[in-house]
Order: sequence, then C-alpha cells, then structure tokens
Amino acid sequence: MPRPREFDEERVVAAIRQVFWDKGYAATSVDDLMRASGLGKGSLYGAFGDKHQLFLRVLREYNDTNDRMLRERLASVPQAIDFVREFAHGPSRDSTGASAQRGCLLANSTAELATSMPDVAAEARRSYDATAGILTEAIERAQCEGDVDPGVDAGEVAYAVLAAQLGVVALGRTGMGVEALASAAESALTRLLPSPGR
Amino acid sequence: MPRPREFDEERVVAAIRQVFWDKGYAATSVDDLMRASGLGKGSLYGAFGDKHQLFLRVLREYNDTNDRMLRERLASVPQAIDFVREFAHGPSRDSTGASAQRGCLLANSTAELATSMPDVAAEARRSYDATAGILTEAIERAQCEGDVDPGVDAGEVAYAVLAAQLGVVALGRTGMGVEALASAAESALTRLLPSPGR
DNA sequence: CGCGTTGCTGACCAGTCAGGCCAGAATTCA
DNA sequence: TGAATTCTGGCCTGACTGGTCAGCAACGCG
Repeated sequence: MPRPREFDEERVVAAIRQVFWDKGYAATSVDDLMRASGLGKGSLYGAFGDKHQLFLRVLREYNDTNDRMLRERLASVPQAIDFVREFAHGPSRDSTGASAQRGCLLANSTAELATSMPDVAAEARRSYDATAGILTEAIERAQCEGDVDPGVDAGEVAYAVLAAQLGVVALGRTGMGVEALASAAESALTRLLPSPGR
Repeated sequence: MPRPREFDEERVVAAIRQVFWDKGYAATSVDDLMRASGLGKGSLYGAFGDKHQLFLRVLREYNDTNDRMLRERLASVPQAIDFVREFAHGPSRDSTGASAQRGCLLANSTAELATSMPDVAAEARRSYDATAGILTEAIERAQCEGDVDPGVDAGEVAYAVLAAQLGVVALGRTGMGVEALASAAESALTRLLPSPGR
C-alpha cells in the first residue's frame, strides 16, 4: 500500500558517513548531506530524523562494523597477537598516508563533540569498552598459547594497547609519515605485549 | 598619538581559548567570541583578523605554553622519568574528571580540523614533534641516571609514549573514570619505560 | 478503478552566520 | 585647543543554517 522507498538506505548512510568523516559534524551542512546522498531534504528528514539523529545512526553503524570486523579477525587468526599488532597500526595500512590522515570517525567525533553531545560521548565509551573487551580476550588467548607473557594483567594492558592505538591514529591526523606511525605503533606494541621468553 | 588599546590582549586570548576549547572551532560563532571577550566585532577583527587567524593564534600560544611548561618541569626535576609518568596521566589530574573530559585543545582541534585546515595539521605536527623531542631528551637523561633501561631507543620510545598519552586523553573525553585512565596510563608507562634492573 | 497510505519534492521559514563598514568617542602630540 | 590617529561597538548585508510543510506521485488493497 505504501509507496516504496526509491533509495538504498545502506548506500545513503555510507555516502553520508563519508561526508561526516571528512568534514566533521558541525562543518557538515544538511545541504552537503543532500548532495552526497542525492536525496531531497524532506526524504532525508523523513527517513532519518534530524541531523543529530542521522549522525548518531552513522556513528553507531560505524562502530558496530568495526567491532564485528575486529572480533572476526581475532577469532579466526590463531596468533591473535599478530593481529593486535596489525590493529595497532591503525588506519595506516595504505602507503599514501591518505587514510591515515583521515583518521577514525569515532575518534574524530569524540574529540569534536564529547563536550557538547553527551550521547556521542556515551556511544564512544561503549564502543571503546567493547574494543577493550575484545582485546582482553585476544590477549588472554595469546597468553594461553604462549605468545604473551602470562604475568601481565590482560584487561589492564588491553586499555593501554587501545590508548596507544588511539594515539597513533591521532598522530596520523597531522600528516605524519606512515613509517613513523608504524614505528611508533610497533615500538609500543612490542613493549606492551612482551613475549614470555624475555 | 594613537589611541591605546583598551583591552588586555592576553586576557582576551585566554577567554577566547576557553570557548574554542569547549565548543570546538566550527561550533563557535564570532558572537560567542565577542561575548566571551567583551569586545565588539570591529575591535576583534581589527586586532586579530578573521576567525581562522584568531584560532591559529590561540592554538599556537597554547602549544608554546605547553612546550615551555613541559621543558621547565623536565629540566628542574632530577628524576625526569617521574614527570614523564605524571605527564602521561594527561589532564586527569583533578579527581572530578571534568578537565579530563575537556581534553586537550590541540588534540581536539587536530581531530576536528586536520582534514580541512592544513595549517592546523602542520601546527599540530610541529608541536607533537617538539614534544617528542623534549621527551627524548628526558628519556636519555633518565637512561644516563639509571632510571630507564639504556637498551631502548629513546627517540622511538618517545613517540610511543606520546601516542599513549594522546590515547589516554582521547579515552578521557568519553567520560571514563580518572582511575581507569590513570591505570591505563600507568600500565603503558611502566612497560614503555622499563627500569634497567630487570 | 478509486482510495488510503506512504514517499518524494522543492519552496519556504525564521534564525544565525561571518565579515565589512562607519560614525563617533577617545587619546595623544603639537 | 586643535589636528591627527586609532579604537570601538553597533549596524548592515546577504549568504547560509537546520528544519517544516503543503502538494504531488507511486504503490497495494478492496
């Protein structure tokens, strides 16, 4: 009975995510979102609510996707520690450094909005806690398998690893070279996760 | 012969820094700056140029002050390593967590603006490099005095320490408790800067 | 073939934005 | 005192903001 949607919701959200990611929340106008999504203002507001709700939706999907990807990778790779290393290199996986400079949508958003938008701060905290949880499991598994010194407190170190990774991402936003970023990440990781044969 | 300034430039810059710090760049209107500084639009534009120039000036002074403070502390304290530890706790030095949640003006600005304002990215990189340099010296001194394992590459570890600190500050913006932040920072620091007796 | 329900479109709103401008006040020197 | 100069703060502009809404279009059901 109703007229069906003419747009692919997923594609729209993806397009809008790119804009928020590149420009930040406040600097993104609804006009930008209209142009990126190809939708009219009415459609946008009808489907997603206002700018704030739309942003939160984008952010939540981004976080969920990241968490899912992280969990999948850590479950399938026997040497979880290797992935944790790779993970700590953050977004600097391409050699151009372009994606490294783009940074992380969650980290950027939190830095910009945590003060003025409590729900963004809460979402960030939820996501970081989830990441730390996944990391903790991976580290514990690595300890069982003898890849990490069993003497360290996995939960505590997980937050330290998360912080180091966040810091590397933050440094990446300045346009620092990917080699320097990788070196800092590698240096942090090898010390935060000492192998048992030390 | 000219009419002298009626306002204290330093106080004005300080007031404006607070606004930018709390609200971010894009969300701060020139009206906000006028109200915070008590100046009219003409005075503001005459003395500092447009919003962008004003922001850059605030950011540069903020960074210079931080660098100077860091250098002073590290020069006067015999056990540099202790201060590095303290430094890594970042802005979480009050128990309320309010300043921890406010974060760091430089980190916030970089996350918000690095993509769209290359001069902000450049200033951030300059400041981070300066911080890393200061840290490197402090770590080397600590190595000479036997407080840090002389086997580690001070320059490399300095960036790892900087990253860890930046990450802790980023976590702090989510409203995470100061104890958790301090624990993560402490955990990162003791592992990044191992004492030689081990 | 209507009819009800929903989606789409674009015009429109009041409010805010950054920035330019200027008349007059304030200050100094001659 | 008068001339020169600069500061000051309000006013103006016109572009843009996020958001609303009335009217039209497309669909399935009866």
